[in-house]
Amino acid sequence: MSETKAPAPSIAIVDANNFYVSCERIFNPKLEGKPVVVLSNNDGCVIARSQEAKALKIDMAAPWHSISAEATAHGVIARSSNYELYGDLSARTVELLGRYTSSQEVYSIDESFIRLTGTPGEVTATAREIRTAVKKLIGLPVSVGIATSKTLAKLANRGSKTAPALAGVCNLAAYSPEQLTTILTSIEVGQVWGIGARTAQKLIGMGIYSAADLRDADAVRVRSRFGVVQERVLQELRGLDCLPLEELRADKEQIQFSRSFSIPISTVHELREVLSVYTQRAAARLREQGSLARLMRCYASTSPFKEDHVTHAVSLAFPNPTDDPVEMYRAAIAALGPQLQSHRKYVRVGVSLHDFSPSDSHAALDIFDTDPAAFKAGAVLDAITAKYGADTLGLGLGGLRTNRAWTMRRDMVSPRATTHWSELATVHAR
DNA sequence: TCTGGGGTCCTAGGACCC
DNA sequence: TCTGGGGTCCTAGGACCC
Repeated sequence: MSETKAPAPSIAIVDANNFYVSCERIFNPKLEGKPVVVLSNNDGCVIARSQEAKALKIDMAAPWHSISAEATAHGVIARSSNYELYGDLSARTVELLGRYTSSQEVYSIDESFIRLTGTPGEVTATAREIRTAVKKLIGLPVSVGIATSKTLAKLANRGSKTAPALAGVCNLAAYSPEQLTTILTSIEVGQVWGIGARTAQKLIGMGIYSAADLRDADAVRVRSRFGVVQERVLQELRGLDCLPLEELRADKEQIQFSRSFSIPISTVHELREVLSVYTQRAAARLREQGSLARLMRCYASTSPFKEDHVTHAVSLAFPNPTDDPVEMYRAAIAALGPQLQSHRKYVRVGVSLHDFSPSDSHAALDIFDTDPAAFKAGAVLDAITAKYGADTLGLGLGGLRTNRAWTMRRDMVSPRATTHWSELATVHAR
């Protein structure tokens, strides 16, 4: 038996500061130092804010239509969301982080968990190196939180942003148990990763106010009241690593396509158009990952901000797992169409696919196809759109027409500077 | 008057996250 | 006038089986 104790491996979370805003700033330096917000689809509400915008007390998810006048008066600059740009910069960052670790979980578009080994000092030094490299090679500012569990790493990450002295890297291993307790006492329980507003209220009712209170609470009691998820949060706050890194979450287990409309719809004809487009988009994603779906859910809802809010939802199973957009569309309109009430204004429709199996495992079942003459519409669509672009071909009502009343509004969208030759940034010499 | 019990599968919905 | 979108995990409860 060796007497030397290997240092416990550290879990680091690397996340980009104000990610969408930072992406916008890379190709538009005039946004630097100014209050900037990025808006959701339809330019509906605020989904990212620069530090300057946060300082102006602009809330997350604030509806843009109700704050735009005052915000612009304060010099706030709004951008429509440009997911193609963000996705590309995210992929580059993921690749770069991968060079520093053997174990990486891509948690969201702007966050990765990575495992780092070494003494606390070495790990902190690596984190600083990462921070410099991402800024220099990609242009994004990132912060790093380090601890022995994901939940504590997330808290450290918050700290790395709020304490300027830390310069973007916070390693909880640098603190004594007493200091750690002081830190956790200063964090409201609702700020802990995995504790949402509902649970936070109930915990407060039990006298658990801070992250430290939750850490020191009775685990059995927490589990019986809230379930296994919250008990794991508690154990993670004690430093126990209960949530392993998921390096390859290979395929989605659910694919959904849903949008809100800038102008509501009321007729079955309009619903046909929407479902035609949505089923084609959802089916394309399904084929992209090589899956077949056995279950589909569809819904149409009126505005949740109005009286008489209703949602019509249907759930349907396919006789054989499928990736065929035609079959999906027919099933969707047959089930959802009759639910529609002509006096209502529907502002949102969604299609989701579930219960997947690999598409190659069903080849032998082709003899059960109800229509032996059916051609593979999905595969043909994929081939053509891959070659000529997504807007070149569509089926039926989801075809080439543009300017539908319900298409998305994106009035302030930036160029797709890293993925389209025609939208490259121009550098002016002077 | 009294009307089993345990297991599995499935789905809807809650809660949470970014 | 105008309030996002895409996920995951867990649990309760119904259907069904023996």
